[in-house]
Amino acid sequence: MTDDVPAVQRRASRLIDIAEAVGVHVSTVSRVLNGDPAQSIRPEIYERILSTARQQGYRPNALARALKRRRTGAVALVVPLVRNPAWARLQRGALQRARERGYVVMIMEEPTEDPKPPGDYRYLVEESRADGLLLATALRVPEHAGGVTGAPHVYINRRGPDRGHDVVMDEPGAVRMFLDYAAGLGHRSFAMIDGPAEMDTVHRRVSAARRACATRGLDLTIRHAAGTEDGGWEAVTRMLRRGPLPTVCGVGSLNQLFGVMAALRQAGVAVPGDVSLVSFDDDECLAYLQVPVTSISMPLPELGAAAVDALIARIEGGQAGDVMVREPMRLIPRDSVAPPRAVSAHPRGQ
Amino acid sequence: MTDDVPAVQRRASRLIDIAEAVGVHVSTVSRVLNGDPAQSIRPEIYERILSTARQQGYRPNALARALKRRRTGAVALVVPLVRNPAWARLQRGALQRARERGYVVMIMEEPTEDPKPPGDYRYLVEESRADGLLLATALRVPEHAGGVTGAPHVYINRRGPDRGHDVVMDEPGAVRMFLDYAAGLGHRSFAMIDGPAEMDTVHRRVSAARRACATRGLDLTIRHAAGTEDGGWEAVTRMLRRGPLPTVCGVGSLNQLFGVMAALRQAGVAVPGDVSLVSFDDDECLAYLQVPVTSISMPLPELGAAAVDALIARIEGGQAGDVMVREPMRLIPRDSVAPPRAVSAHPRGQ
DNA sequence: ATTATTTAGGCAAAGGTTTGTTTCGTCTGG
DNA sequence: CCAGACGAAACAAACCTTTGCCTAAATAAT
Repeated sequence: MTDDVPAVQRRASRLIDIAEAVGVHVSTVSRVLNGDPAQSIRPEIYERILSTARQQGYRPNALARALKRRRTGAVALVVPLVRNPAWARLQRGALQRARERGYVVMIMEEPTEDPKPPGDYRYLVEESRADGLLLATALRVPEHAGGVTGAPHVYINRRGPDRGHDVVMDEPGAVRMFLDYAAGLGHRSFAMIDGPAEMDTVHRRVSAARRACATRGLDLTIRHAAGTEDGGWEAVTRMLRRGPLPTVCGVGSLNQLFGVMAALRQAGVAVPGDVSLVSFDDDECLAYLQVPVTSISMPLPELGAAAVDALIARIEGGQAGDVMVREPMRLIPRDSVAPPRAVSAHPRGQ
Repeated sequence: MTDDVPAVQRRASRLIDIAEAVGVHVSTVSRVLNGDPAQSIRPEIYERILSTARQQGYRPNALARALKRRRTGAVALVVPLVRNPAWARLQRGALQRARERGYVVMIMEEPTEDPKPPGDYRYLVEESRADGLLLATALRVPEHAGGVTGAPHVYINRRGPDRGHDVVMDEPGAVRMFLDYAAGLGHRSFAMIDGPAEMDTVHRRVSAARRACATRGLDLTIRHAAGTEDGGWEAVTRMLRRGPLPTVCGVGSLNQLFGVMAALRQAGVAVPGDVSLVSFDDDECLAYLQVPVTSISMPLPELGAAAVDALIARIEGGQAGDVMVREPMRLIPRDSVAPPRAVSAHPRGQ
């Protein structure tokens, strides 16, 4: 019909431009464009407004709208500085859900050195840049830190200092899945190599492992180390010095896993012959390693999406509570787990 | 002195609240708080304004300010949906520089299926959500697509359809670095395994390789494949079917590298004995693989930072042009490269 | 003493929307 | 013929800052 885009657009089209072109008041245009159901309007005017808006390439000014509505339609995602591909999956889930729900997201990386208390990011809300905070920070010693006050927020897979703001995955369940799987193959002596104890995810996994091993009467060694290749390397080096290795080892992150495998290889420890390995991060590359590594795949995109939903619930309704992502996690068997050497495992199909 | 934060803050403090408390006009408060040099003011009032602002916990409303100033102080970063850790480094550089320059960044993931033309993201600018666009999209067939019109933007490590908007790294230089290194060891027959030809980065690497090999009289085989583990696997599988392998192979991404190594391993091809390998992505994990992989480390954080600088230059000054990041790249020798079998290489220290 | 200049700050418009309230006709029922 | 109801749209305030211009008093220059 008419040209979609004016050849040279001097200036962005505003409501008032449409109003003048059609000959109605600006408020009428606003209501029509927003589909205000309380407004009744002559079909002819209605059409003219719509078509004029289209023709002028009208875009609502998000600033003005946000100013008036007291809602920006943006949330801020605060992430630690990591290169773990798992984060990409979480981020993806969050971004996609945010888009579905009509929010844009602002990203903020927390400096590794001198991590800020999560409350320091609420300036984004205070300055009206965002309606709420998605906190996926590394978050040490949260207990005494005090929560984020005055800004809607949720913690992602971390228990924050204030209850009712957490969106978590079932890490204990993942640990039990690992334990049950290996125990079913005959393992009795376990290790967990994981990140620093101050990280909440780590803490949850480790204490779940302790509890579960105690219940089942299994041996458990825990090693905390930096969440890097080097950390993994160092953790097994320390274990080797302390005596015989457990027969199966869970590793907290992909980065650590590389270090763990390298250290075992160098020490001449066979995987899975001498020790079986399970990674708590899943990644496609695991299937392509020299010995493909069994892993537990967690519902990370769903975690991101759930966090966004929870935050929006807080922003819009104010209601909320802790939520645990219920999407199933899966243990993906590859080649890094075998029955322990000394024991002939229960025969098993497959 | 006075309490930093009022016990219960009914409502965010505004300029007018400060003005009333001090007994001056709101415009005066604005000028003082913004340090307007044209404003002269009694020291006493000046102090009272500052201290009242602090006491009320005043935060400027970014929306109102942006509306008036016609500048949001935000930029949008559009990234493809990838899990390559290299992206994290780029993103980090960009976010950090943006923060230094007083901008916040909005993140947007481009759907993998049905990638949008980059122009489709300019709504962010049109709606005044951002001042400009950092385009790191996958960007296929850019030539005829037409540029982003009407919104300040730069392409990150991609040549966009409109000239003068590109911030790139020296991929050809990286390729030559690889070629020179291997040729220096006596290699004459090269392969490049890289992503889809429609990706601009890939295109630049591949054509640089072609040119350089032609000049130096070296053999070159090129294999395009998906930028995934599976793609890498498939690429070497295809090469194996076609006859004898080149003696050295450059691999475009970390993900592909895993597939490449797995396929070689399965085929019984020794690395670096039968074929040497160089990765164009550097990552810490490479040092921990069974045979640590030589890589070329690119200045990714600097790329991100440069892109932000270039975009801000456009936003603020309007001036700009293509920029190539000049920070040095480094070849990091590990164990995956050796002289070709048939040739006794020039003896070399280390 | 008068004019010019500076100092210290007020006034008001503008930026683009949203939304509660009004207004002005016209139609319906009585 | 009139009260009330409804349809269609206008009015205007509010959201919070910024900034060009103006004023009034005080000081300086003549």
